Amino acid sequence: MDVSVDCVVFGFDDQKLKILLIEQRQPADGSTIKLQKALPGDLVKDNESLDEAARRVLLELTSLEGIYLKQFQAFGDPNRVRGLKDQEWLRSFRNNPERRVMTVGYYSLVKMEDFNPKAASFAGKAQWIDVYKVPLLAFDHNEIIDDALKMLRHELVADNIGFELLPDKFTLSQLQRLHEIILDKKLDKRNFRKNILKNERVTALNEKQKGVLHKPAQLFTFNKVEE
Amino acid sequence: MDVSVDCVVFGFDDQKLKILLIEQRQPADGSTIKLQKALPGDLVKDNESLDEAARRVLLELTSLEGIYLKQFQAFGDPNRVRGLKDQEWLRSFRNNPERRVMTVGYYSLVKMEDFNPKAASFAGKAQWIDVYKVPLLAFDHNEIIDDALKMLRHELVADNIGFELLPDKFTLSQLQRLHEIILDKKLDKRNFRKNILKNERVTALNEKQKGVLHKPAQLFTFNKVEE
DNA sequence: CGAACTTAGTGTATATTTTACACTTACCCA
DNA sequence: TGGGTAAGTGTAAAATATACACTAAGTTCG
Repeated sequence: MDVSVDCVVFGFDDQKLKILLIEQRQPADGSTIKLQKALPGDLVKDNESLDEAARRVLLELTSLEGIYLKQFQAFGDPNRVRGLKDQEWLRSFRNNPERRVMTVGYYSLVKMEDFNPKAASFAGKAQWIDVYKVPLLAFDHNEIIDDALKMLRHELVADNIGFELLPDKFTLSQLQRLHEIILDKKLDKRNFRKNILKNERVTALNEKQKGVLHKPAQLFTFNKVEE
Repeated sequence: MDVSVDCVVFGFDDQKLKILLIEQRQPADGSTIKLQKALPGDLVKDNESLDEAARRVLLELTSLEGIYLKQFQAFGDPNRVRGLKDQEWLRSFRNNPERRVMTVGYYSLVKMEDFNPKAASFAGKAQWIDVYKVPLLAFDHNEIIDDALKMLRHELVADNIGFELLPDKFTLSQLQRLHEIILDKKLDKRNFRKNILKNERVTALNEKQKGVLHKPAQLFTFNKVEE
């Protein structure tokens, strides 16, 4: 059996929650090739751990290091994938067309402002897609995304993880909009702020939003703890 | 890479939280064999899913079907296991002594009263070990157990999963003792009962505990919902 | 320069949930 | 029948969560 990792990379552009998808060649009926969107992922190399493989995929994709990454589930249905992926698959397809692949799902949160598609090795091939409008993907990738989204929702409220999707300096309204979009429900402004501000890792900056056509908002930042 | 599943099987004997361990042959320095305790597990067969593999391991081990089983984490450090397990490993050891194995961790909750070691194919080889006194195990199995226990603690409070470890008919004191032992802290009796009884799947039976040398307790049962 | 527009920012009262706490009851046994 | 043992029960206080509406600070345009 081969083992891959697949990354559900979430991003937020102030309006929509998006994920990064790539174009991928896939054997449609065993011999022809069709183009289809898929999650970024790759086979785990012989000398790397699962986490390392996921970091590598992410680095190649986004040129970003140190971003939030978390394993959330292994997918091992025997029929989920036959054959391999990307550059790999064509080559090994000849040798072993029925090679089974299981995958370990990771989800990742990136600040979209940091993401520079030109710097990435997948440049042009990767695109942000609204997570609520994902088309039919290769393999079981739709299922993987659904599970990743469930996990994200859970961690968002349990661990206040939303900062990872915002710029270093953000307003509370941005954060609230992010929560509302991910959780798909309206939140009360005052109660939301009370909740966020009782987290002592959130600190107000001596700085205000600029260039908006209304009262500028206080900027906040999130202090990561060293471990 | 080979893929295995490992099962952390929890049981509760009214006093201690235990897990099932088996004796396993393992290559110590690449050629000699030493006996060591390990988690029950096996390689995933070519035509089965991860869940199916875990159920199979569990069935062979305990002769029990339909018990609580949940995937919790994949472990894929490249050095975690070299060589295979059980019957498999000796055979494949000759062919491929450096074969890497990743594993998918499952945890399982069994009612100890249902567990009949004589019926199990692992009879005699498996034993219940106090989860707080697990010796040094093969591979990374201690780490897997630690993670399983964390997950169990989380699900115990989040999903009221404790019933799976008790007989069909149980007293609230039994359940409370179970919670106290798993969470490793004392709980208030009245508050605990209020909490449990507001779960409408818990119903009181017309029956009392027998053969105890004190006031006999009301028996309760837990109604599984059909899906 | 002020009127209109837009989002930021703020406090309080009520309901709900969580916590802390101690005595009586029912059965067994000697 | 008296002593031992765990079962069973209610209430007050504290903490947390919810509902709710107006003023403030900028921008733009006439």
